[in-house]
Order: sequence, then C-alpha cells, then structure tokens
Amino acid sequence: MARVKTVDRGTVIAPSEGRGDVRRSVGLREVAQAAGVSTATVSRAINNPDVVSADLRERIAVAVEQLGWVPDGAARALSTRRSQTIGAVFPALSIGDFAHATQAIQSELSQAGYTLLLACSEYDPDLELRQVRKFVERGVDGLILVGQAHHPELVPLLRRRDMPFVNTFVYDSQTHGTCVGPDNRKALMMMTDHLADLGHVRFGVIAQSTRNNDRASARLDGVRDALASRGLAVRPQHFAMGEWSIADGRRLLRSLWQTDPKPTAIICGNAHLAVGAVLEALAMGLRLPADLSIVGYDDIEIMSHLPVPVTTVRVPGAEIGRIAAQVLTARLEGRDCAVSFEAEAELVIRASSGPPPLD
Amino acid sequence: MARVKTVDRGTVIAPSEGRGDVRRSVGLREVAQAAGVSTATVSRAINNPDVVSADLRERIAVAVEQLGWVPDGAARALSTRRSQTIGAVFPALSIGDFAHATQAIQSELSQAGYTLLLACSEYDPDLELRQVRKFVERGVDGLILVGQAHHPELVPLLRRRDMPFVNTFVYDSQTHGTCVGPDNRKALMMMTDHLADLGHVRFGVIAQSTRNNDRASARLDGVRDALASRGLAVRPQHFAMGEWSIADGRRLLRSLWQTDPKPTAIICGNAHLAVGAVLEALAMGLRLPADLSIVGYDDIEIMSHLPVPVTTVRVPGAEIGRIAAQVLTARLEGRDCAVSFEAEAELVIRASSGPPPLD
DNA sequence: TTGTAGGCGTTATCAG
DNA sequence: CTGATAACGCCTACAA
Repeated sequence: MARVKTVDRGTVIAPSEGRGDVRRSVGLREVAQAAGVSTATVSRAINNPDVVSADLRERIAVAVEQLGWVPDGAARALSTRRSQTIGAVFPALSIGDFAHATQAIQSELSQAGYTLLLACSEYDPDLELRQVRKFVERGVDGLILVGQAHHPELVPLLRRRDMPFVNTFVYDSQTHGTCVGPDNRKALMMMTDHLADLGHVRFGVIAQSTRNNDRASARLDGVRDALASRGLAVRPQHFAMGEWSIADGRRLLRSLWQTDPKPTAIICGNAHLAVGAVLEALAMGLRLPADLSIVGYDDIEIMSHLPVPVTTVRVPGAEIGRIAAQVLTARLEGRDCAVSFEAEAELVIRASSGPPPLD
Repeated sequence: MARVKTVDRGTVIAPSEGRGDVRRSVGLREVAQAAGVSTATVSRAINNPDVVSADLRERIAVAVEQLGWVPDGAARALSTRRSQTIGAVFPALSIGDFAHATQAIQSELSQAGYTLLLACSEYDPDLELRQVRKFVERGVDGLILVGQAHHPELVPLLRRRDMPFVNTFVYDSQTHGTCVGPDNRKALMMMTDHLADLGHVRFGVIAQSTRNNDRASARLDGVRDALASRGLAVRPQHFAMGEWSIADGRRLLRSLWQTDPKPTAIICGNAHLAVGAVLEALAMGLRLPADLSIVGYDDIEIMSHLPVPVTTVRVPGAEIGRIAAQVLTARLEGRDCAVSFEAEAELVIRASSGPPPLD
C-alpha cells in the first residue's frame, strides 16, 4: 500500500486550511527549531533536565521563554498514559469538614504535582457513579471518595481498570488499605459511654438520614451498641431525624423536649444539628448541662464559641484529606506507603455535657 | 496512626509488564473491529449518533458494552483541542460562601458537560498565578477566579492564549463582561448608611487584611466613603484588623471595647469576625443593640440563629458561582450570553443593629 | 549527550 | 451513511 508519508509540516499550508488556525500555536517543534535542537532534546530539557547539557538547556530555556511555550497536557497525557490528575467526589462541600478536607487534598496534590478534579454526589450513589465514570473518562490517575458504601458498579468499574482509590472519613479493619478516617461507630460509642458514665439513662438522638450514608449509620450503631451493652436503648419517641442544618437542629430539639419523660442527654449526628439544638435549648431557657446535656459530632469552629461550648467528637478532616492524597500519590508512584489508616477521633468535652438532673 | 505495609490486594501484576502491555487496553479500534465497522463510525456513533444508521449504532453499542470501552479523554482533548474542563482558583474553601459557590459551579459545569479543576490561592497572588499556569498547561477551556486584583502577569497570560475567564465576587462597571458579583463598596455603603441613619456617629471596624484582597479593600472604601459623605470617619483606635476566625472577632471586639470613647456601632468585614464579635459582646454581658450595634458581611447560616441574630449583607454566593459557570460555558460554545453581571447584595437587618444608646 | 521516528487513542476531512 | 487516514503535540525507545 503506497502511502505518502507525512509531509513536512509548514512547507505547504493550503490556504483553505481546515480546522487549524492561521497562527499555529507554538509547540515543541517550534521551540526546538528556535533553539536549533531536536524535539526530543526539548522534551528532555523539560522533563529530565540533568540529562541535557547545560549549554542546550540554556538555549532551550531562552527559546521557551521567547515563544511563550506552554506544554500541552493532553498530548503529554496521551503519550505517557498519565494525567497527573486525581478526582475527588464529595457528598457536598458546605457540610461538616468537607471544605477543609478538600482544601487539604488540593494543597497536598498540588505539591506532589497533581491537579484536583472535584465533583459532588449530593449523597446520591447514582450521581456518584456518574461522576466517577466521568473522571475515569477524563483519565484521572486515582480517586478519592467518601464512605465505603457505593453504587454496586462503582468498585468493579475501578478494579477493572485498576484505578487506585481511597475511601475517606471511614475506617473499619475489614477493608484493608482503602480507607482513611475515623471509626465512626467507635467514636460514638466513646461519646455515648461518656454520657452514660455521667449517669445518663434516657438518651435522645437527633441525626441526619442514614440513607446512602454509611458514616451516619455507623454512628447510630455506635450509640445503640454502647447503650445495649448497658442494657439501655433510645426510645422511639426520643429519636428525631433531620439533615444538616441548624434550623433542623432547633426544630428537632424542640420536638424532643415535648416528650414525656424527656431525655436527659441528646446526641446529635453532626455539628450543624448540635449547634441548632444547643441554640434552641438556650433560647428555651434551658440550662446546659444542668437541665440537659447536648453533644455533637465534628468540631467546627463555632462549637467552642457558643454561649455554652459544645461537647463533640473532633475528626481531623484536613489531616484525613492530606493523608488520603499522600496514600494515593505514593501508590501511583510505586512508593511504599501506609495503606491503612485510622484517624483518631477525639472526644472534646465541653460545658454542654454533664451529669443528668437529679429530680 | 497505624502504619501497615502495602498488602497485595488480589491484582497480580507481572513484573515485566511495562506499558506495552499484553492486554492492550481496549480502544476505539478494538470496538470497531468487534462491531465490524471502522473507527470513524464508532467515533461518530458516540459523538454524533444521528448520523449513523440505527443498525450500526446498535452493533456498536453492544461492542462498547461487551468490551467495557471507555473513551480516552486525553486523546479526545488532543484531537479536538478542547478539554471540556474549567479551572477555578479560590482563595480558600472554608471561608465565607466559597464552599457554596464552588458546589454551585461544579453542579452547573457538570450539567453542561464540563469538569471542574479546583485549586486554592491562599490569598497569595504568586500562588494564584502558578495555579492558573498549571491549569493552562492542563488545557482548561476557561477559568473562574475570585476578585479583580491578580498578579500582573496573570491577565496577559490569559489574553495571549485567549483563554476565557471570569472574576467572581466583585463587580464594578469599569470592567465590562469579566466579573460576576456584588459591588462590595456599594454594599458596605449601604450598611454604613443603615447605621448612620439610625443615628450612629462613632463607628468601629473589625476587618480582615486588605492585602491581596480587593473585595476587602472595596468594603473598607465603602465604609469610609459613606461616612465621609456625612462628615464622619472611623477613629484609628476604632479600627481593628484580624482575619477570618471567630476567635479573632472575639479578641478584637474585646479590644475595641476598651477604647474611650467607645464606638456605638461596629462593622465587621466578614461573617466569621461578626459572629465572634457578637458572641464576645454577649459573653461580656452587653445588650445588643441597646449597648452596641454589630453588623457583618455575608449571611452564613449561623448568623440568623445566634441568641441575637446578626444584621448583615447577603451575597448570593451560590448564584454567583452558577452564573459564572454559565457565562463561561456560554462563551465557550459561542452562545450569546450576558457577559456583565452585578449580583444584588441585600441588606438583612436583624436584631444586632439598632439606634445608639442615648447617654 | 543528541537525533530519528514511531506511537499514544480520537477526531475530522475527504472521498466513495 | 461509511471508510481510510492524516493530524493532534508530546514522549521515548533506539540509534548514532
């Protein structure tokens, strides 16, 4: 099959010139020509400078500067089969510590030479799957997810292309090496024990939906298990469900307070609910913790500044993000690295929790 | 932190196996072969289905499914010179409304078929420039930035490659079509007028640094100008500078309250400072607004829930993000679109502001 | 140390 | 409507 080889570009450019712009953007070729070297040398000067003589390196640097050349990531990615890109899918950014975690991930990745692609799943496994699939098409080198419970097709999809990923904000010893975070269940057992040790017996719970949220489920399990081991349980009427807003916290605290008997301690499933509950309790004239103990999960800044500082579980969101990024980049670069990580959830005891009223 | 060695998880990778893999990853070619058509047809079936006969379309769909083919974004980007990717550089994510805005941008872009690349500048123009440059190398189709004041090389860099971009959270009539946001100066003039109309004369200011932050500067200008037009001014000792924390707000409120004469109204440059100032004032036993008026900027959820709800300026962060994304994608697709947009900053008057004490 | 040349996986032009 | 094939811009053996 006699095929004419690629004609030297630039020799003849048809005036019609289809999609190519008139002023061809400068590329490696132009730089090479300007510096009087081959494209290979320019490429090396960029990616592996020490292997190029100082002389040429300098000439090339000048040419790059003059022409204002910027390497083309797509071409590089196509050639190396690496995009230097990591995708992260978070449920949302304005909830709990996710913003901090995202920031930490970005910063860490940036330092390691990676770029962060970000998407939100809105707690919808289907959407999460779609976002992940899009990331795969975009050619990300790895993924950071939240939680362990994903769409059934998600992990297979990743495994098939052996795409590295790490689940964050969860930890359980079952799943080796794929998660970075606190043991949500243990954290809430700890919190529940704290309250039970103070003498509480009637517990209320204000939690976000556990639908598509294994962290939330695990937290509830923690409360249940800790209570069960003492022969206690949360009465149905002392269980209230909201989402992630202060308004929900207020509303639900008010409704729990209308039960009889009332709980003496209320455990909130997230920081927003806890803040709302505390503010509503104060607005209702309750004395915390004399009349009621209220505790939360996640130590956002406001927690320690409310008129009654709130007892909570501190989860190091930024650190989790940082470590997730490190684990991932290490794995990508074949470096040895801790692949299993349990973040220490710390009980932060403040004024909102204390012994139950005597009555 | 429990460090565990990498455990081989199932996937055995032959030691030889370089990138010239035995099982070449499936590509357009393999799909074409399996479907008995040309690669061109497969490509068309994907990107322009209506131009392919239903028959072939079906056969191709089957082949794609069977082989589990996923198109390669890098190759596509290289070929089309479009990455379907937008870069956003925010100062931070955990400040003010940036998380909401980012989420809105992501959602909007996703719907339009774009992916979001995210980076943080930490209020450092050099870092911002570096992040932008990296995004340009990554081949983003457009950029979303915050503010108008950038590194001097930034805009030229973008102009040279005529890369579309939009500045967010700012608006001024000078710069046509490149910004989406509120007029920060006007917003604080409005706020200042509100207080002055109530009869305040001695104003205090608790603000974040204006260094590398044109929004913060504009806000201070607004306060100054509004006061100046009434022959008023902030006394030096009534001016305190912090950053974005509740703790700063508390500290600075306390220090302002030690001056003599004291201000009767304190304007805070951001929501975090305002929340801190209000909480500290309450902790000090001050009655708001009887003893002191305190106002903020940005209407984050907590503002309306504090024991004394806080008067503030509501900036529609999510909407700004959404519009920025729309403007950008419209421009990229040659669609006609409003290119200049001023977001309405709304004065939200709550209980923390009122007439000055009589004394 | 440097150059030559053959991909990387898609798209798009052009001819059937 | 379909097929063949030249780019897209860079990387990287392999050769010199």
